[in-house]
Amino acid sequence: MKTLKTNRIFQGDCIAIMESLPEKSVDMVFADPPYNLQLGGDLHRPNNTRVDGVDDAWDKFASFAEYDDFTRRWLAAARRVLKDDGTLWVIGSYHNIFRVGASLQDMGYWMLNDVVWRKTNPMPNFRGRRFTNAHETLIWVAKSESSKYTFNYESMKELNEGLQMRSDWTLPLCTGAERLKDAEGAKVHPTQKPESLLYRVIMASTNPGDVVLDPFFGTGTTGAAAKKLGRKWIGIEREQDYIDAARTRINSVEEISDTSLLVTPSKRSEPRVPFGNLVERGMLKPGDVLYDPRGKAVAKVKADGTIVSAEHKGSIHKVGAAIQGAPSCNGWTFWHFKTGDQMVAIDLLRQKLRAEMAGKELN
Amino acid sequence: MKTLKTNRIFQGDCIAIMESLPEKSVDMVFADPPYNLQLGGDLHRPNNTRVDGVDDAWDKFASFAEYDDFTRRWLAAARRVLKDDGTLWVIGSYHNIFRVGASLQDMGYWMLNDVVWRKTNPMPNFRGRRFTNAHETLIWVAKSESSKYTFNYESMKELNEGLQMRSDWTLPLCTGAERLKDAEGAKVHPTQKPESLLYRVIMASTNPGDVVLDPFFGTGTTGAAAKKLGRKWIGIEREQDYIDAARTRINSVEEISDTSLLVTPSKRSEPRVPFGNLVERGMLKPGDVLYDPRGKAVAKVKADGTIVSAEHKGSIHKVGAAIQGAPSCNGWTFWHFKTGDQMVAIDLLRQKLRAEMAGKELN
DNA sequence: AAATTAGTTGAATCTAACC
DNA sequence: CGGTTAGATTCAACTAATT
Repeated sequence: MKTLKTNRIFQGDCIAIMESLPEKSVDMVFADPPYNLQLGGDLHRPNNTRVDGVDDAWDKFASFAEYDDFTRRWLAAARRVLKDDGTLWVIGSYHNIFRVGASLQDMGYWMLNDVVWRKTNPMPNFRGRRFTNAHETLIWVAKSESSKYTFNYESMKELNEGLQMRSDWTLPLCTGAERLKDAEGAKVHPTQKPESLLYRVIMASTNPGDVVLDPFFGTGTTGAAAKKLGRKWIGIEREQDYIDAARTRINSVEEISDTSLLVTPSKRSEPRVPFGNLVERGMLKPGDVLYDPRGKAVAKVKADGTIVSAEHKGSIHKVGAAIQGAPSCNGWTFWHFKTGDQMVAIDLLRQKLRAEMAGKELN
Repeated sequence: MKTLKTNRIFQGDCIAIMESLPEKSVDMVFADPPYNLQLGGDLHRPNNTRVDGVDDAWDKFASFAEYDDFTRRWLAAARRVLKDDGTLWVIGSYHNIFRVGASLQDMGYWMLNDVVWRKTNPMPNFRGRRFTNAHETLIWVAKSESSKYTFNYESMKELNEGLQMRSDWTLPLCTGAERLKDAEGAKVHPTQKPESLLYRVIMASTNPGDVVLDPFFGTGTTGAAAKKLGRKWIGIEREQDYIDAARTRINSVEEISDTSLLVTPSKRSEPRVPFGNLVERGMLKPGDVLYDPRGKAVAKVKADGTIVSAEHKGSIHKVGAAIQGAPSCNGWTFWHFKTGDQMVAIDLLRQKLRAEMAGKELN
């Protein structure tokens, strides 16, 4: 009978190494596999600086079929080491996550949630040809439909100021001091995940003393978060540079007992409401007429949330300022609409919309 | 040669009906297919019949295969009616979206974005055994990697108050007056989508006059939003009750008469002005000196509309790029000329010329 | 010392028209 | 079809330099 050695990094291929570990010995697997990005040539920012993209060999696959084959093999190995009541998390982007999700279902894993990591500070879309890619997707599965999996509902609720934790998590990228750099100041790993993400994953789905395994360990974010939270960990990684960085990093981590310290306070400030939202939601229609407070100047609402007057066009604030010859203008209080023979400021509509959203804009 | 009849609902199976429509005739497809929900341990087929005795992996696989088969068939029919530069949207939840996404990729569709609809008011998780399911996922694809698809970047940016639209959209569920109810006050359709969601989808990826097809029309949210935004629409639906509700609903929608309120012109769509035209028209003379934004680097205008600096010669763009050592450069905003002691970008002259040209076209 | 400004950077399938 | 060229395009955080 093999015993499981924890709190260590195994170097090598994650499939072979997982196959060598005792079966049904791990409580949770967190996996951040290659995304199979398929990037083309260089990408430059509008200021002509070059984006330092992911071009590592480990992210290259010849075809979807090859990627699927790789996915199924590591998922099978993970399934073997996972306890029957254990769960597994995978993170990915639209390049790979749909394939991973379908494979998970095909292999008998039972989906519990898909969770969206909303990035507060994503990289913009520099060419203006798509929506800003501002999120990544995590899939959380149990080993089977009948698993008695761990979910720390109360902890999650506390973490979210007394409201149920939702399936969308708003967290920043890993930057600044948290981001590991080499001697030359270059990032050690191209896609280091923020520890805050792993805190939440580990706290939600494991208990203190549980074993967390990460088959794509990289620079050890999973190990660092697990140690902080009093969980045991196992990392598997091929690259020596990543392993060195992870060892140093995890050695310097101190366990914390007071997990309330991990709470990331949610923003309670009033949500910003773009004027266009009123139009989208039918509170105002394209073609509706807006009036200045005296009912003289007029402007028409456009479908995209801008407005046009006889001489100006742009946002409610811009056109309001231009009409008054003022440097700035609060369009919300300047512009009015007619309802019956009353004139009402459009700010009323904003207040209405905020009231609908009140208490519901979590995170 | 078949012609495409628009602004109507076809009753029947969406695959058969799409196969009967002319090929490459539709600009955009929006699809909200059955979700294959697995509630209470029972699996449901896309047609809502129950699958018997399913608690082993083989049966699950068989059922997923059936759902995949259905998915691939309607996606193939949609692909046929879609123009080569058209795009397709699908919305789903974790029950089905991963399978749909993988099928899309397998069939040669090219992913542009996955978009998350964050619900402001989701249904809470009553048992406290999972995260509150607070979002759904949309996938936006082009027909192929080389498609010249429509994306109204500027409109989306305006709608988001001057910032790029992100891949996460915060919108409420369809409730209140918008939610269609029958005579007894029961909801007509179990999963009626909010019009605000369709408003954004349609405005982002189509132009006024384009044809939008929805193969799972339900109560016609897609048709209502399309009509509001001056797009043509085609709905396919099997259930008579839904069709009746959709007809009444769409008939009561008013179209905008002033279609100029529907679009934000992009810079890309403005007429191209060769730099040489400025010289031809005497707005700049051969020998005139151009400066970079800091007033340091200089170049002289030649009669043929090229420029020469100390070390480079060629177009305004080429020389600007060479001087900066950059891969590219927008010469219109880079180069300036002196008027009095002011430095003005040559783009101003282009704007002047465009204004003159627009005036002439009106005559 | 504190505040302001300038520079850097992040899992990115990132152009379109013309010859 | 491929190759060439015109020319359009960025947000939030953090760090370093400057006032």
